[in-house]
Amino acid sequence: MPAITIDEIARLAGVSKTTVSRVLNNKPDVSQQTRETIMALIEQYDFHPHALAKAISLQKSQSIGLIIPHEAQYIFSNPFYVEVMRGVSTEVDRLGYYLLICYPHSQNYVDIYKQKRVDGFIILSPGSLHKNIFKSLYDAEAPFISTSMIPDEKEMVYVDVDNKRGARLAMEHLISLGHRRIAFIGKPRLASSIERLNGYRETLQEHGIAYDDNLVMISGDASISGGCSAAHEMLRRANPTAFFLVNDLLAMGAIKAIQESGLNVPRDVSVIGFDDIPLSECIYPPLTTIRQPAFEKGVRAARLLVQYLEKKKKPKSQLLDVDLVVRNSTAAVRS
Amino acid sequence: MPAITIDEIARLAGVSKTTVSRVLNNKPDVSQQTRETIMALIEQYDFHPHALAKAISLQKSQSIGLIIPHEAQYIFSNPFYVEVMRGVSTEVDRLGYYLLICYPHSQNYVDIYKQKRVDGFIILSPGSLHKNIFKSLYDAEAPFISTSMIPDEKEMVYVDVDNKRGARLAMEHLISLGHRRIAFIGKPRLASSIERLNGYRETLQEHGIAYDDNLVMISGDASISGGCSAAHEMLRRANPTAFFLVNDLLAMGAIKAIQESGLNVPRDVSVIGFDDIPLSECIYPPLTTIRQPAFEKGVRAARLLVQYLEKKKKPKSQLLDVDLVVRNSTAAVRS
DNA sequence: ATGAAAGCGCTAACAC
DNA sequence: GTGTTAGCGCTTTCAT
Repeated sequence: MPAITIDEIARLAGVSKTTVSRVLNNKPDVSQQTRETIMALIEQYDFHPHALAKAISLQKSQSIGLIIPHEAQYIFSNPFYVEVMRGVSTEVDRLGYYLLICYPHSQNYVDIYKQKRVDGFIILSPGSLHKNIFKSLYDAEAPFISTSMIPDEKEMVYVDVDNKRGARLAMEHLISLGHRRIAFIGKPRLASSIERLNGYRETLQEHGIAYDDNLVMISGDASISGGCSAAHEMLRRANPTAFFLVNDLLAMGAIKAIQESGLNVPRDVSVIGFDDIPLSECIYPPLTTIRQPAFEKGVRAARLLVQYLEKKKKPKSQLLDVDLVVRNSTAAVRS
Repeated sequence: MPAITIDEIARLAGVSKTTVSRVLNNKPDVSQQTRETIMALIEQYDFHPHALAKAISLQKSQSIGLIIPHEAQYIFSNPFYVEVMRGVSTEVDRLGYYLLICYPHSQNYVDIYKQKRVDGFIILSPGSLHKNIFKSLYDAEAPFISTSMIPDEKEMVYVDVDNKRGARLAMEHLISLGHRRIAFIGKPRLASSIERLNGYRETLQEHGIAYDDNLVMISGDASISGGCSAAHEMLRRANPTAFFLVNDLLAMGAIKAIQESGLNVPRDVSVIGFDDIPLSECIYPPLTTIRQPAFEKGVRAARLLVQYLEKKKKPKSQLLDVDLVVRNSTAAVRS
């Protein structure tokens, strides 16, 4: 049987659909009597208003698109991003919206917006190489929030952490342990990585330690195995006493490489990561890292977007805190 | 400016919207001439048909709901489930559908269906304790595919692996290495876990090894730390020479517990997991496990659902392969 | 307090 | 080949 509609309910109640609509949306101007009759009917016939018909009438889909600008593989295999996604989806749900996953291929996200399938977007930690995405979003006048800050994108609303500060926290920690030959392994073209490199350089400089190009590497593959091979190469070419890696997965790879080289972490070489994914305290040795609130990042992004949509004006970007989490992968430099 | 509509395009082209609709949907019965004019106009005005209006007219939302019946935390923190989700979302996208994340709280998934927001569902690895979900889905006549088989749910279409066979593979491996005191650590009320326990028992029996209740445990917390504490307790109470755990996360926890007890894996105790998440080959020692095709599971589920929706008849359930992946966490029993 | 009617943007059966 | 018209299910303005 075709689902029952508002017209049917109206007919059964002997009223117009206007009145039913009023009841449906808890509007005033309906007698208690009528309201009850209608509610009973709604209950009885298990009537559910057609969401799309409602959306088309209200000109609001009540849906939000989550744009995954990177390779899905890359995003889904890093627990940090997955946790941000969880935050986004949980909060979007809580706020009474629906979340649509959007990949940049196939159906273009802008088309999805122009088709009115979503009211706005959250874009998951894009980098500078995604400027074309921002541009098309602006051109379409689509509201969106980014979960990473992008330099020179002054218009963009984002939720992020102070990456430079996080890096400084990491570096201060290592330097206070006596390390001076500190390797940095980053990711290509991501503002977060670049900011962390800046923090790395500044902290070195403040402590009078010369910056050495050989100690800096960019790994295209930001996974455990990427970290492992990068660290192997670094070990060979620059003999650092400590590693600072821009995420925990890379750090886990580095630990592996160091161990494979017959060295001990942290006795021979210290390792510090970034993110503090749950895994990091489970590995051996438990990883010292910079914690950033992944779930909260997603939650905030969702809230900001909904605020954007409902107040119809751009909210302010937000910066969340980072913390140093000391575990056992870092120790005083070997004398 | 409000987005341009089909009426506008029709007016500009001096034709009826029927004709424009024909062009939009690549239907016949339009002269080449007219078609080109209209297409030019569509291009020029960057016209995108309103997806919801279309959906309402076609009585098809072109969207699929992904139901996450468990705690989101539990699902998102296990790379296996995340990979299934990636498979689902990738294939759904490829097939020209949209994926909506549905949590069982707040807005009920059945309501989402009745509101016509989705055409059907994929339910992510539910267990027997989710029978009420299936029931409500059946009652609503909502098409859905499960990514796990549930005993006694004969009507249900699912994509799964042969869990019992996987368990037998694991057990044959351990037994062939000489182990006889093999601990089993499972999860509560999940068919997959129960089937694996059945495989465990049967294999023991076939090899004339007595089943010992003390060697079997169910861990409510199916994470690394859950595996760790369960294994600690198991070590204390039953002194097994090998562990079979129903997922890799638990197995990683077990390895940790064993190491914390001053024992060596695999020299003193062997450990085998299930799933083969990417992490498993990165830990120390690399984990021997039963591989199941997570991504493919998601892809198949998506395909099956779309087939279900488009042919309007229930497709057949599918069983995917499992394989034993031997790494370094298992070895011959110590004599 | 209630309803008639227009409007949201599209598709499709049927007529010409 | 093209248009007319009804229909999809809801909200809302404006009367009463």
